[in-house]
Amino acid sequence: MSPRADAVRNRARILTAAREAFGRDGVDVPLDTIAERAGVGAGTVHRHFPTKEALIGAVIADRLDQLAGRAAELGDQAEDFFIYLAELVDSGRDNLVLSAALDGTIGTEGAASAARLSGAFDSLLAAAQGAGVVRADVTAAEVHAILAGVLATESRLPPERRGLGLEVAIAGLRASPPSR
Amino acid sequence: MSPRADAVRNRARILTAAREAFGRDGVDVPLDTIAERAGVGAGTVHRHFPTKEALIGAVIADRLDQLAGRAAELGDQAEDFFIYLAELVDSGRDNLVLSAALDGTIGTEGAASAARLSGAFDSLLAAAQGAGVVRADVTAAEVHAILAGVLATESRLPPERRGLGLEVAIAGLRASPPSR
Amino acid sequence: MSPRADAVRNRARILTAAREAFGRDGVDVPLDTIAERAGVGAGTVHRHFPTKEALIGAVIADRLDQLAGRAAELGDQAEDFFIYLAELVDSGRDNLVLSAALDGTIGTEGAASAARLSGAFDSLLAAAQGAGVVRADVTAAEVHAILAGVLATESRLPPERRGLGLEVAIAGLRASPPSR
Amino acid sequence: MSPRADAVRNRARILTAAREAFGRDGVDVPLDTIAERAGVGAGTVHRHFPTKEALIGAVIADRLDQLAGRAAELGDQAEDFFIYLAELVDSGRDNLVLSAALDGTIGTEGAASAARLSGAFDSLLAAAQGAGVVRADVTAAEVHAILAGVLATESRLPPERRGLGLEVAIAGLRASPPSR
DNA sequence: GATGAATGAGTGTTCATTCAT
DNA sequence: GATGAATGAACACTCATTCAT
Repeated sequence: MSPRADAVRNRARILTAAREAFGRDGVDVPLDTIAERAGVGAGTVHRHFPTKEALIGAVIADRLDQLAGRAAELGDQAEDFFIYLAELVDSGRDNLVLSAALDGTIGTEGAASAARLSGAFDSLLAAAQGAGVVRADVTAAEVHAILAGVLATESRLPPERRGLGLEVAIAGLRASPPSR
Repeated sequence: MSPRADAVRNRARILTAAREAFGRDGVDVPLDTIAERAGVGAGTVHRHFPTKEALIGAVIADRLDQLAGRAAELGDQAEDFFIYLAELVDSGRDNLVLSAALDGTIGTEGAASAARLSGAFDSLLAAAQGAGVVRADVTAAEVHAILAGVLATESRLPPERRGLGLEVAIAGLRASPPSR
Repeated sequence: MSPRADAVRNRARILTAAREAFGRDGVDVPLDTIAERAGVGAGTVHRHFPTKEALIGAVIADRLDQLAGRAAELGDQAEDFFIYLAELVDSGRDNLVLSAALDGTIGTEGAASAARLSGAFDSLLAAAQGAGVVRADVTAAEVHAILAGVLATESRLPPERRGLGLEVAIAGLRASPPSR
Repeated sequence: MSPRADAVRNRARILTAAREAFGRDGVDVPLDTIAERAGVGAGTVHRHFPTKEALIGAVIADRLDQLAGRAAELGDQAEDFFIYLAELVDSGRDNLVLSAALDGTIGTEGAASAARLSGAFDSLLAAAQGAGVVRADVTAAEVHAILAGVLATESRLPPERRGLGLEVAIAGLRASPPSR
């Protein structure tokens, strides 16, 4: 029981190092690099995450949980959906992994987290659609796909234009006015 | 002059194989796989493209040229811009490379092609903005970024929803009506 | 601290295998061959010596250190210089690397060892020249070059004539008698 | 019969290019480089010299023939032997191949040339030994080995000290004066 | 005969994973 | 549990040699 403290700590350090490394350089960074940055041996990484894919999945799951938590905090006001999108994109600086999280590229480990996020997200979307501010014909999965695209766009914009991708997507998602 | 026939044929076969392989599985596919699919030896790939990067660049340049050619065929009607976007996205099935083409990740070999595309694209965008159908504040480079995002979105949509990403982007890019 | 045992052992085994292989067949032997002869995997060789050049450098440095050590043991008698030359040539059985060591073809790893040898060698030469038994106009660097030549000669002599090259060189290096 | 002119010319061009390339950079230069410098295709090189080893052998044989010719021109004066050694070393600028020529590393193609050189060389040496200016106990083969060493030495000396290796070797080869 | 494209085995090096300590 | 050395299958790339034209 006592030596567990180190293990927990190491797991967290590895996750942090992995989040940074994957975010900055993509998933092709060697595990050795992550191990080094986490201050642990290469074997320790594998004890916690038997496979590289498992580590990637864990990083994603971790992030999804955060996002799900944030979604739950938001109310059900019509505009909350857009606020959430903004936060999601904002937090998506390390989009290389997060965008992967938003399609099916999630290891088994992340299944639960994905489901959690899904539930929270569904509510926000439903509220916005109910209020008539978002196109009624898009599903949560489709918004995910659009979000992945927004992240890709944002990563290609110069810093001073950050937000343009989201802006366009939001404008495109808003329900058309009755006259059309 | 005559033995060139084989060389030309092989070059084309390699490019085709590379386009497919890169498109399907990303640029991490081994060159050996591409060589095999093209029905040539590994060395032949290197004779035509001394570096893997060169091969990637060539695949991209090839595609950019096609797109530039198509852009030139289009007139300067206001809506032509959207038609072109649609074609671009349509042709972007192998988005993994094309999306790379739309930011700066182009080898020197592709420089000319990129310039060609740029010119054609600029004209279409200018016409559409002149006609007041596209937001006046976006530049061609920014539309490129948005396009990359659309491709990312499209690749994550189920077949029956193909086009939704583009639809949203176009809606978002249209100039807001005066009353707003 | 404890697992180092294997590492130390492997490093030594690799160095030994490399010394033999390089000595016998020149530096063009594949690293795989060396790995195999050392009884280790290919990756292990690279862990200890990140580059082939580094391995070559280490083999050379190793040998230079031995030689420098031996030089230090010798006194400053006039004839000690010749004794040392003899030992050097004797130990130069694997001349392919040692001869490379005697000109500038040494990686950075060997710099310290080369300096060590140089110092020891300079002393011996100076003593011999001071005693008037060696031509006063040759520098240590030049003797190195001559030595490289002797090694080349020796490697081409049949076993029963071993030593002839050194003999000729020593005779040629001796200070001419006053009457001439 | 008429197209033979090109063939002869190509053979010569290849030999020249090979001599230069091997001399400058050692025998590891790619054949393609030699073909290019000779202004011929890679296949042409192989038509004339079925194997890389054959080309190396031919370059050596070529040089040996020159040397044999020069030896024949010299008379049988006692000092002619030393003059010849000097010329040999002088012409040995591209010592990388020539030194290989002086031991057994000669392909079958060079056998005849080696024999030719041997005869000429034997005479010069015999004359010098007969006149008592060269140690009587060294054979022609041994002088060859010594010569290889001298070439190795010379290649390691700075330009302004060129000749020192030969000087030392000659001094070492001279018959000791009776009193000793 | 000449050309130069094609071949394919081989090289140095990287890296996820395993395992002795 | 942690460590980091060992493993070995890949990979991109080179080059002597073959062969269609």
